[in-house]
Amino acid sequence: MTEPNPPAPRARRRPVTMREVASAAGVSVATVSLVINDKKTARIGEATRQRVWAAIRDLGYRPNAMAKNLVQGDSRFIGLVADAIATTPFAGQIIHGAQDEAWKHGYVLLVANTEGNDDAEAEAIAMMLEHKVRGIVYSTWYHRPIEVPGSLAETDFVLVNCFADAPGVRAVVPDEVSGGRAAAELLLARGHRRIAFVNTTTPSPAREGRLRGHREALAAAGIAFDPALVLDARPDQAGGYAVTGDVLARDVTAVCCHNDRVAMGLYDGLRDRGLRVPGDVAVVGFDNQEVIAAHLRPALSTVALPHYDLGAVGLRVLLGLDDPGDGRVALACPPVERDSVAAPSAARPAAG
Amino acid sequence: MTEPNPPAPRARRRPVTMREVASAAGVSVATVSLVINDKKTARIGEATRQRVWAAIRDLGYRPNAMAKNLVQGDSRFIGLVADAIATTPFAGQIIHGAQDEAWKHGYVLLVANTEGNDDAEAEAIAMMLEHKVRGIVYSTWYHRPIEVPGSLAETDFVLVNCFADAPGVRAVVPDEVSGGRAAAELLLARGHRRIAFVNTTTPSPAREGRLRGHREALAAAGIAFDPALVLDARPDQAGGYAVTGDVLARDVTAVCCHNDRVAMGLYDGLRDRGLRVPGDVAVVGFDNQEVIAAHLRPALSTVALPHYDLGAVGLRVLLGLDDPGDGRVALACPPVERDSVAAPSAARPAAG
DNA sequence: AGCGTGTGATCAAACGCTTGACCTAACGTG
DNA sequence: CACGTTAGGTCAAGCGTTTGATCACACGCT
Repeated sequence: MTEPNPPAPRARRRPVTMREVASAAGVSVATVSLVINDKKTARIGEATRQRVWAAIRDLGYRPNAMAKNLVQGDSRFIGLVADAIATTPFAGQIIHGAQDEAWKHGYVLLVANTEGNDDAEAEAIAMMLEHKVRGIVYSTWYHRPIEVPGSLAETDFVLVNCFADAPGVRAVVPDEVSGGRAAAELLLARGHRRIAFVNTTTPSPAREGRLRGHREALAAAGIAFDPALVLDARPDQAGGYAVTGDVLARDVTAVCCHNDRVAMGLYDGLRDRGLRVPGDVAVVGFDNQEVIAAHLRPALSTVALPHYDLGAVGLRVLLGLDDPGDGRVALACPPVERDSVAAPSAARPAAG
Repeated sequence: MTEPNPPAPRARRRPVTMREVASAAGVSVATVSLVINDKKTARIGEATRQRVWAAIRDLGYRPNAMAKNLVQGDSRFIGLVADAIATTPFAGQIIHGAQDEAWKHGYVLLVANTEGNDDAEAEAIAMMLEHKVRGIVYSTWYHRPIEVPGSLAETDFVLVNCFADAPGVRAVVPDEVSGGRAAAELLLARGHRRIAFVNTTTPSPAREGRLRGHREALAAAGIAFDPALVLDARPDQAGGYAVTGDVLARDVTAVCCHNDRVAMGLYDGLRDRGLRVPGDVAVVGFDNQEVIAAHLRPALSTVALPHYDLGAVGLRVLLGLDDPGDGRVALACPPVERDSVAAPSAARPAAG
C-alpha cells in the first residue's frame, strides 16, 4: 500500500555541535569554545586554532545561540510589540529603525503585532518574557496615551510613539508642537499670513500639539491668531474634500492640513472648484506618507513624522545609550519641502 | 556628593527559576516541570498541583524558553527575511500573515530586514541558523525571480513572493495571470470592449503574467486582442500621467493600469483633460494599495495582491501544512470593486 | 508474613555551551 | 638539579529544563 506522501517532512539533519567539531579537530570542546570566541585570556597555539577553524568550516558548524544564552544568563533578544504592523507603513518604519539599531548592538528583535487585541498583546509579552528578552519596546502606530500593560513591568521597557503618565515610564514620542510649528513655517517663509488650520476631530496629542505649534509660529511671525481659521475635519481624504468649501470661505491663501490624506482630499476639492495648488492656494500636509505626499500633483510639502528614529531612539533608550532623563524624549518632525507651496498670489482665490 | 545618575541601568532582577518555585512549593524541580506542562504520563496529586501553581503565581515565575528549547532539541523559532520592511505596506502584510500563522502554531517569528543588502542578508540568515530556527521564509516585496542565498540551504526554507528555478525549491507567489484576468473581467462585465492595457516598462512576472491574463479574459469574451492597445509606462504616478494622451488616442472606453499608482497618475491626466472617471473612462488598478485605491476620487476598482496570504501560506508550506507539490503555489489575486468602473458611455471621449 | 499493585513524587542524565581552576611539559635560572 | 615560569591545553561545574527510570509507601490479597 503506497500511502499518499504526507507533506514532505523535509530532511532536518541534526545540527553539528561543538563536541563534533572538537573531536574532528582533536581537541576538547573547551578549546573550541575558546577559539571561536577568541578569548584573550586563554592561550591557544596558532596551529590548534587553524585546525579548529578548519573543522568548523568542514563540518559547517553553527554555534547554538540558545545554549550560549543559557549559560551566559542573558539573551540577545529585545522584544518589540506593535499594535499594527501592516495597516500603515508607519509601524513598519518604527520596526525598521528599531531593527537596525538592535542589530548594530548585536541584538535580535522579537517582533509581535497585536492588532490592538489585548489577549494577543498579553501573549506576545509573555512570549518575550519567556525568552528572557533584554527589554521590550512597546509601540503604537499613532501617537497616543496608553495604559501600560501589567506584564510589561516584569522587564525593562520603553514606550514608543505613545506614553503613559505613570511615574518613571520612559517614552519616545514625536514632538507634535515643533511639527506644527514647522508646518506653519513652511508657509510663513513664503509670505503667507492668512493660513487655515484643518485640525482633526479626534482628540489626541497631534490635535493639541500641532495647533499649539501653529500658534507659536504665528506668534513668532507677529501674526494674530484667528480662531475662525481653525477648522475641524475627519482626518482622511473625505474629510479634506468636505472641508474645502469652509476653507475657501475663510479667504485664506494657504492651508495647514492635519495630515497628508486630508491634504489629498483638499486637492480634490480645490480642483473641483477650478483652483490650483499652489497657485491659488498653498497646501501643507503632515506625516510625509510617501505614497501620497511624494506623488500627488503637485507633490505635497509636508512635515515628516520621525518613525524610523522613534524606533531607533526607543531602542537606544532601552539599552541605556540615550538618556531620557527619566521622562519623555520628543523627536523633531522635520519639514519636507515639495511643490505645494508658493508665495501667495496678489488676487485672493474666489470663495466657494 | 550626589552623582549625576548614569543612564539608569534599570533594575534587572534575575528571573525566578524553576528551582526556586520547587523549593517554595516544597517539591522537586521535576515535579514543577510536570505540573507546568500538565504531563498526562505523570501522576501528581491535586494538592501538590495547587501548591506548585500557587508558588508559580507568588513568585511570578516565567519558564525559560531557551532552556526548554535546548533540552528539547528544537526551537519554536521561524525566521522571516524580508528585503524591505518599511518601503511599502506590502512587506508588512506578508510579515503580518506569516506572524499570525506562526503564532497560531506556537512559533515565534524572527524577523530580519535586509533592505536589499547582501551582507545584512547573510548575517540575518546566520543569526537565524544560530538560533536553530525550524525554517526560514524568504520574502521579497515585489514578485520576482531570485538567486537563493547559499546559507539558506542549511535549513528548511520557502520563498515567498519570489522564486528560483533551482529544482525542489518551494515558493509561494501571486497568480499574476489570474490577476490580469480578474482586472479585465472587472471591465468586461460592465460591457467594455475596447480596453487599453498600461503595462510596466520593467520586465517581471507581473508584466508578463498580467498581460497574459488580460488576453485570456479578452479571448474568453470573444474580443480580438489588439496589440496597439498595450502601452508601456513607468510604474508610478508620473508614468500614468504621462501615458494619458496615448491612452486617449487609442479611443478606448476603459484602462487596465499596471498598478494603483499608475492609475492615480492617469486620474490626474484625465482630469487635466476634463475627462471624468468612470463616466468618460473606466479605470482599474492593481495592487489594492489601500492608501491610494480606497481614497482616490472616485475610489479605485483594482485587483488585490494577496500579501497577507502569501505570508500565511508561506508559513504553512514551511510547516508542511500545505503541500506545494514540490513546486510553486500561486495565490489568486482577488478583484476589489469600487467606483472607477461604469458601463461605457455611448459617446466616445474626445481624444487628448 | 509475603506479595503485587497503584499512587505520588524524586533522581539524575542529558541538551550545547562557557569559564575559572587545574594540569603537564618544556624551558630558563641560580 | 630543584624550582619557578610560561605556553598550551583540558576538566568539570553549571546555566534552567525535560523525562525515562526509580523509589517509598500504603493498601488489599492470599
